[in-house]
Amino acid sequence: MRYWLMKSEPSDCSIDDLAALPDQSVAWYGVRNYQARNFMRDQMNVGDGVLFYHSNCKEPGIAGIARVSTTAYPDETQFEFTSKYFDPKATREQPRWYNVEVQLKQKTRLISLQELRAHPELENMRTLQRGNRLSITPLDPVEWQFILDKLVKE
DNA sequence: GCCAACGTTGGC
DNA sequence: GCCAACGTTGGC
Repeated sequence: MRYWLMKSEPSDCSIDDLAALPDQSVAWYGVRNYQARNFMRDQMNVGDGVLFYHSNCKEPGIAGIARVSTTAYPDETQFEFTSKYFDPKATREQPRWYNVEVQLKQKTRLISLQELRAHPELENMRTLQRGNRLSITPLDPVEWQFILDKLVKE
């Protein structure tokens, strides 16, 4: 059992978009960064905890709690000519990109980036580090617990 | 394998 | 829209 923070641009898929989907779950397609891909492909398991984070928007921050609901399988968009995620170097035999699916557990109040930064307990969170751009980062279980116990419930 | 050029991310 | 920080690409 691991814990993750996963960024989504609300203009692309917001927490409310996720909530409106069948089973409230979504394929996390479009990841084109090897480190993030490896996290999904090699380390994620069904049931892992996910913080659903709104990025590149007016109010960046945690918007909900989710779970990993499938293990990784080839990202379909890499094969689609018309997709902006199309990858000419990927083949069905040798896919390059993978995605898991993520299912909403609970929408939360918006826990802003600014608020996250205010807690010394979270100072080592990868997402809070300077220059960090990874869309998927592992979360320390202690950080996960702190956020759930201390911040989600406020 | 180096590294300059270019592209992307994402807070502000 | 700016721009710092990173990641990727490709010539050499």
